[in-house]
Amino acid sequence: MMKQATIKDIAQLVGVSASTVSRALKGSPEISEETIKIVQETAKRLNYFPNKAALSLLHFKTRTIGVIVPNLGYSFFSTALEGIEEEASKRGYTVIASQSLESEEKEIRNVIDMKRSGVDGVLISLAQYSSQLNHLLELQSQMPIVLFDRVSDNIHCSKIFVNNTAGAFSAVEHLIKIGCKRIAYMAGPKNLLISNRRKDGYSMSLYRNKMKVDEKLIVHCEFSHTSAMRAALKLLKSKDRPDGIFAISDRVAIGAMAAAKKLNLRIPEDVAIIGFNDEPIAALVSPSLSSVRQPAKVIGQMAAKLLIDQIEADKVFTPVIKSYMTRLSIRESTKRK
Amino acid sequence: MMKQATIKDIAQLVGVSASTVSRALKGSPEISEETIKIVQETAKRLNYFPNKAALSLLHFKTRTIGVIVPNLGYSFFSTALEGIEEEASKRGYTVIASQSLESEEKEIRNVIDMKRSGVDGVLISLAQYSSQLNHLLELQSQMPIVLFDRVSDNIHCSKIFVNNTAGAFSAVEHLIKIGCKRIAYMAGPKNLLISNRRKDGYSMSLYRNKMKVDEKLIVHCEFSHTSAMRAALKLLKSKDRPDGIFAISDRVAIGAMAAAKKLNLRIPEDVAIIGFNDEPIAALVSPSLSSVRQPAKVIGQMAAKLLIDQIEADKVFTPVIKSYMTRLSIRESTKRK
DNA sequence: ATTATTCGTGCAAACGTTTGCGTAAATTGA
DNA sequence: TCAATTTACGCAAACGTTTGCACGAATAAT
Repeated sequence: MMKQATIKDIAQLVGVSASTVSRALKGSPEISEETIKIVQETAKRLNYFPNKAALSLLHFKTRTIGVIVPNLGYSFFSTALEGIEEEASKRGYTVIASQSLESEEKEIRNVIDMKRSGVDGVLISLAQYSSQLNHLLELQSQMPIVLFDRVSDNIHCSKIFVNNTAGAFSAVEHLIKIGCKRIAYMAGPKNLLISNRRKDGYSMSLYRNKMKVDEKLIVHCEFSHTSAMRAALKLLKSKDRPDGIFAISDRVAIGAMAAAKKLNLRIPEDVAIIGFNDEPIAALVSPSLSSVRQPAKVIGQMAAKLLIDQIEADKVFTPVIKSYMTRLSIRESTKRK
Repeated sequence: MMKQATIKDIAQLVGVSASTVSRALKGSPEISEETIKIVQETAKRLNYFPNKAALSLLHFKTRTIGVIVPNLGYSFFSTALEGIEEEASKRGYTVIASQSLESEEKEIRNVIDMKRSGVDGVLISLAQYSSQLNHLLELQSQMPIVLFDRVSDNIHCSKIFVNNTAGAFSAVEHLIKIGCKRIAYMAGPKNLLISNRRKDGYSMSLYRNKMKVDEKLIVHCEFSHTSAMRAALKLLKSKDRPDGIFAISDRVAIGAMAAAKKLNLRIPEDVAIIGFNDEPIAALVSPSLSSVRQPAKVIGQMAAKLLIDQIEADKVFTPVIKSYMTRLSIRESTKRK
């Protein structure tokens, strides 16, 4: 188990002091060309790189950021994490990621762990029922935070997400265009912001097409297959059943597909279905699922960029709200002849 | 932005020296009961916890472990990560995770990042084509590493995985039991150990049932939908097409399902299909996919445990190889009347 | 009353790095 | 030749924590 080389090792080898090595490594002008050359060569030979802990101690910064997401198994989040890591790495930051598994309790524990790890800031996408946001407000009093995707209006900070309203609008417009007359919205938890934004887009589209919003066609469920399927079954069994469903996520949409099949309804002829996120799974189910695509990686990159900008800003930082456009991925589940 | 309280702050408030505070916080017997009490109260009041960087500097340990997996979007890996984080957190360790995205080049960069972050050890599951393992051997000369799931015979370290041979064996036995006469194996890259172990199980089952192994029925593909579908199409178009397919992963199995549908073959009547990993997606596709289930979370926990044990061992640590049993999840894709 | 023991606490060094300041030697200018 | 300047480097402190050692005071033993 080889010990890492330190500045002192180089100093001893070259025969100068540690401070000279430190300066030479950054090519300081007050060090002679010759010394710089030999120090840098020795450093490379010893495979030297600075000890993170020592730097942290000196600068009160760890150059580490935390990420808390509901579940990395959702490809939206693992792809966003990819973007986050890319941006962080580019700027010399390390990322520590953790999953709340949609539990607020676990999210709180994650926040505590992040504090103890001494991160410089945290990127968060909220768990589905996170409503008591005290843990985040408290965290925010100690370090910058940035919310992405699953954000909240009750926290004043930078936020990155897609234009959920517009995304939902385009999905519902698409359903109407292929001939749907009664369109349902399978929403998420009632207090979840993205769920309500998408509901706005849903309503706007109906309104624009002079269709009225029927509250019975708006059902709430959790982000799980069984919860979605149960809700969809109830919806599709009602006498005035919908002939189109816009679901808050692909997994919920797939729950709806399962319900439709159970009731022997044809997709998309009897009921067309469209989801949100455009996860790989959407292309793999049968019939393949239309969906609203989010630029997950870009969202991750931008979220990380804003967080790091804020960490490195010396003056007061004004929160930035940034939203991206979505794109429809049309597949079999909404392809009518 | 509140600064974190330090031992010095407590010392000043209580009116003792920093060393006394340090000892009092751990309830050292050489400090008076009274001092201990007031110090601990003050610490709690100030929300004190020790500065990680300072401890790292002192002990040459960061209490951080790294994790490198092919893709966190595979639920096997995100679930394993869950287990890893649980065990790490229990033992006071922080986890930094990164994805190789199945690219050896990225895996190498990840390894370098890990070294720079100063982790105490690394957990790795290999990218699909990782063959040049120099980066791992070099890493191993500096810190303990543990491989899990996608392991290699060419590295001498602790390894955790499922009994791939037995898992494959049971899957093929199942196919035979439901009446399959010609069973294909859709394998992964040729040098991937888990792929070959599963091939062993496949062959063993055929042998036990007095069926001969036909090399034409063993095809190699990548872990992507298109690669799998292409391979399956070729397989299913051949005149002697198989009536059963055992695939190295669920995604590959789903590629095979797509190919079968394209050729208007019924699943499971014309061709029965079984995958590996039992990802959530297996239950969601239609027909639902039978699969070999791995205890992902337990594997993650055990891998983390072994790594941390090794990090904390003062003497030479003998590598531990541990394998877990799999369980069949039987679904529609192998349910014949 | 004197010495030995125990108890409670503080001092200082160490970990690796940076940086303001000081200083010897080399160079310049007259 | 001597003063003024420049060049090239070293010293020491600081960041937060732990820990071996020392030390004063109180207590116990003689």
